[in-house]
Amino acid sequence: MLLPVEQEIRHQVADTIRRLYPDAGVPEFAVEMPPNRALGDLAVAVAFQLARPLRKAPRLIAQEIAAALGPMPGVARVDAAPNGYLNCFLDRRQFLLSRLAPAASPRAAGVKTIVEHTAINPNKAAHIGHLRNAALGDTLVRALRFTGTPVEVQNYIDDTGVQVADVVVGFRELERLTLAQVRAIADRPAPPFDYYCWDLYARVTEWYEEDKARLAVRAAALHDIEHGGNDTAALAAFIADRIVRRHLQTMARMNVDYDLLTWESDIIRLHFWNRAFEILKAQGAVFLQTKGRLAGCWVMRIEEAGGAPPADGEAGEPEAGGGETDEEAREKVIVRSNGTVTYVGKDIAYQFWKFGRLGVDFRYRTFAPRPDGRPLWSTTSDTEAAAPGAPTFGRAGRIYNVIDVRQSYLQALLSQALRTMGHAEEAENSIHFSYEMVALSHATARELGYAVSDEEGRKPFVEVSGRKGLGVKADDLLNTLIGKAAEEVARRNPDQPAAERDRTAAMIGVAAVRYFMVKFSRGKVIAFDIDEALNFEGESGPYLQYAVVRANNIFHKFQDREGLGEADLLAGLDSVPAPELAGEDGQHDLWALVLEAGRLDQVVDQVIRSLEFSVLAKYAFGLAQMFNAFYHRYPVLNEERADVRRWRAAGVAYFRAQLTRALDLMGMAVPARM
RNA sequence: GCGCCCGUAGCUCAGGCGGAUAGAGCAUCGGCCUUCUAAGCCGAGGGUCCCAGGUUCGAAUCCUGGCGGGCGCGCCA
Repeated sequence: MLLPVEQEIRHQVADTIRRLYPDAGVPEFAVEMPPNRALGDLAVAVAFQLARPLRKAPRLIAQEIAAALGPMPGVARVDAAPNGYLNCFLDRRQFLLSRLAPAASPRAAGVKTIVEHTAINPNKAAHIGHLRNAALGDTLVRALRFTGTPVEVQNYIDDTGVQVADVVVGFRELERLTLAQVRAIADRPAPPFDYYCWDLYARVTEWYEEDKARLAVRAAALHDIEHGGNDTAALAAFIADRIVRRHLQTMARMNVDYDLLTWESDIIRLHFWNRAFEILKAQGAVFLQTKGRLAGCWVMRIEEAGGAPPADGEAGEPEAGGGETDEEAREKVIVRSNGTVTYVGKDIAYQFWKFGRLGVDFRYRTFAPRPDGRPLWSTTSDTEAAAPGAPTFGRAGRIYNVIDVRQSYLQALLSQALRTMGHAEEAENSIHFSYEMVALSHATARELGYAVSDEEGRKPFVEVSGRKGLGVKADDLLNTLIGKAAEEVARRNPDQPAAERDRTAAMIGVAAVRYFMVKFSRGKVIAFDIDEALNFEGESGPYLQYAVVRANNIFHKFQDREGLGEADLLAGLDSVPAPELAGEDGQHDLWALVLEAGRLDQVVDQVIRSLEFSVLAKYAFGLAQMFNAFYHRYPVLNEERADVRRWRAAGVAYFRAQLTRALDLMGMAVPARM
């Protein structure tokens, strides 16, 4: 772990500057890593910043600080480099030995944190866009837990929206099926129900396009679903339940899991909105507009610039009688003139609940067993269905909503509502974790048989559309990758039993997807290309797994050939000389590997601060690369010098533990063989 | 129109809270499997870091203004 020693250096250097140059003041300075280990392990460039106020050469300042610095625990020495850097060299033996000791205490717990992610409309199969959401969300959860933060993972289910209504319409109007008949379809093993609905949903979209008057059917269905207690609502509830179960299966394959499902229908039936509405009115956050275009609506003023929509279409004359005014343009409708609440309103109520600021709560039932055997809880509005023993949900101090960038405007409104209510702190801790969408590369769209229009052809990628049925289903992608992995495993390990081969292939396929989804910065559109995703060489999930498998193998062979366990190899190391680790031969490769492995906690901190998981992905990849190079160059098992051999084993043991942790943070498991 | 994001090697992308020779993967070319798994390693070629100003001892990184691309801005969700 680098963080403690980094802090130490920062403080000591600052103190020294204060002592040596009391009038200069201590500038903000960074503790960075020199480009290679021969130069040092941590570096401070503060001498450059002090050069001007002190009217002295950076080199001289660095020398003075280096000379005046007292001893620091964990730091062997500090050099002043000719160019003015202060280069710190760590105590290598102590560093590795202390890292190899079993980890003591997890770091201090932070505030309770809710992460909401996935939130797929429960009307069709999950696609690659949803995989990006889940992979990012789940990695955030794992990273937060790594730092000791208590996290509650929620998956929001919009079971009363138009998308579910559309599939209901499809079953009733296009297929003329009853609930019992739909149930029979859902019970059939193939095609999976979510696949069936995927196609049906696309057909319904076409059906509307043939005759726009048919949209009235959807409106009626939506109305029935929202009110409940009728056949339409029963069918919708059935569809949503079964599709959610399919989504959970898909996500379980991806090593993604949840603590709580929150259903929009429960928010409605428990009248969360009424409560939120009272609060908003009491605080004056919303008001009834009495004139103009929005007369009869309850609206919220929009603070930030940029929310204002353009004057509508052909209405070119801004000040024309009774037309749009700037004032109206900065109002967001929360309750429509017909008295129904908008999506934003429902979301505000939900967000209030997450912070424990609503004053009402859900009831809870168990939904399904989780992969680890504990129950997955679900909200319910049904007193009968409520189960005893539910943990406390909600009441968080910080909330991450993992939703793509297209939701930025609405997410900003949520924060604003909280701020208007006087909950500045909650607004601050209401974090929209936004990321760009996943589209398809032109090549992949073509491969999937989609005719790309001229207009789309000019764009750099092809947008996924559930409505048109255009996209790559998550399970299809997983199946393809796992199938390819199985072929590779079979070729490399022909003697492996089929069951083991398939388990291994599943781990590899999943790692390939998860790494792929996390390796890009979140602000970048992923133009998904199937050939690129199928490449297991180079910067890929399987490459990372392979590095750990090789490291593991060294220890398996130590055990097989010499009966030495890892503990035997590491015992009593403190009395073994370590010339190689010390770099006495001028090589620093073993130490470089150990130090890089030690950066994981620093990387996780940075990842949480920036919500940039590509940093974790690239770190893990770089660490694996470093190990692979080391592996080729330095034998461990076959090293003849006993002391050198043991320290190499120690370094590899530490590397393996750290990379395994890094992979776990990204939801990637490591197979025994591959 | 306004707001946010993106622009780095042929392609896909890191680096972006300023700092040591601008990196990786893919692709191309050339090496390495009687020694811990070749899903690997080593090497070569390949760059006006979109453009122009500015701040700074120092700019791919920060600021301003352009250019190009994406997304958002509804009594949809």
